[in-house]
Amino acid sequence: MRVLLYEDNPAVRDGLSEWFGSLSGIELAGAFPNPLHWERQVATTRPDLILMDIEMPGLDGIEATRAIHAARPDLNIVMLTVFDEEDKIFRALCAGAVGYVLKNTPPDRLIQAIHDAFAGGAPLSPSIARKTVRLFQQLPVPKTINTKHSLTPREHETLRYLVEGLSYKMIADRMSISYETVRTHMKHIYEKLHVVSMTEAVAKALREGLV
Amino acid sequence: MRVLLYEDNPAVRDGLSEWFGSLSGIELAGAFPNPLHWERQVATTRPDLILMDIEMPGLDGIEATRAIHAARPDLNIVMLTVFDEEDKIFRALCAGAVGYVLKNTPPDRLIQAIHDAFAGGAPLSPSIARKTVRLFQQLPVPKTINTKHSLTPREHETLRYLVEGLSYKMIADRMSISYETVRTHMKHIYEKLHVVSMTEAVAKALREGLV
DNA sequence: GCCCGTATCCCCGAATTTGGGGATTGACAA
DNA sequence: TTGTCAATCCCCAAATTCGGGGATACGGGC
Repeated sequence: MRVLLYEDNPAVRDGLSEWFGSLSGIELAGAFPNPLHWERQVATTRPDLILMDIEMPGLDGIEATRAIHAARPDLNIVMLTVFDEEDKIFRALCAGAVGYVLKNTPPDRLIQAIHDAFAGGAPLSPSIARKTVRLFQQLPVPKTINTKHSLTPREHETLRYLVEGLSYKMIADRMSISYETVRTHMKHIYEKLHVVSMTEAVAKALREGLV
Repeated sequence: MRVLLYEDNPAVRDGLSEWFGSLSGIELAGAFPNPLHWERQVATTRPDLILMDIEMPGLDGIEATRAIHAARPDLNIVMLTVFDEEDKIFRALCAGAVGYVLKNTPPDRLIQAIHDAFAGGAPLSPSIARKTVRLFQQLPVPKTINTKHSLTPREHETLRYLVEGLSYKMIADRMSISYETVRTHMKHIYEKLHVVSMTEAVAKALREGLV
């Protein structure tokens, strides 16, 4: 398995390089201080997996991850960093990283993480995993049953079109019903959602995952 | 460490019960076919951790998790199930589960998972972990900088109030400017966001994390 | 049989939004 | 100094939304 390493600290980079050299099964395909020229470097080193630091001079590891993931979604990217902050974790995973490992991870765990990532897992340091899960709990809650508001199928459909930005008239067209019926549905939606305007309805729908 | 088990299949329940009995460090505090009376059961068994099946007659494991987590946020709940579906994973984690382990997990891994959960980690089976990370990538992308649309501070403020469901007039009040100025801001917002109605603007703002 | 919920349609009048103009001020940069 | 840009305000006319009525039809449940 070929690993490409981006890490600005020469000491860390050399340490990991040397250490990978002594391993069987993992081959260091390349090591660079920043991912500015990732395009060429990925092409020439042909890695199976990328270990990416976050703070590097030149190009931010998260932005680089976003770019690389967009171009090569098959490539596994694992963040290797000292930052244990929700914000960075969140952005890194959104950007396309499949794993997030802290630099204080013991060597054997790091190897495990690399193998995990390659095998289709998602290596996360324990504290990262817990924070990741916590993030979910803060998200707009997609309730199992939204019987709280219990929109009827047609009302639900109306709301979906509303969120798309359609006007009553356009929704009527799309649903092949009259403008007045759309109005009726909307009135009921407003009652059930406890809102009084389209904007409130859209905001509530999106935030509570009603659509 | 005291573990409370909810599992409707008697064979699985008995198997796990027996197996836990032979372990040191983990004590089975109780095992029930469904969490209908979780309140009393939690009070009497005083568990440190709950293993929760998903599909049980009587009360859905995810809904039970939501209720228990709301009442006892300190209690670690780990889903133990056969379902490897994004939808269930997502809902379970949002409901407050700290871990999600598949039933085909080897025994030693399951013990590891229980210890992980207790130690503040988040035990996720590899395929679950990957799906969890994937879920992030589908989320509304909180871009580092949203200079793409480059709303001015006042425009941005206007948009925030709009998302709150306020009308032009109310926004004018809130911002201590005239109705006409709100209109001007809105016109600019519409141009920059390429939308033509309040609903579209709200949807775009929420989905792209502009607010 | 009667009631209730869902879905469909209608009217009026008032409030709100939208598109298209134009104008002034102050700040900041070329 | 000139020009651009953000921020403020104004008018008109058309389109759209909203509140509060009312109406018919169909199906299921008690």
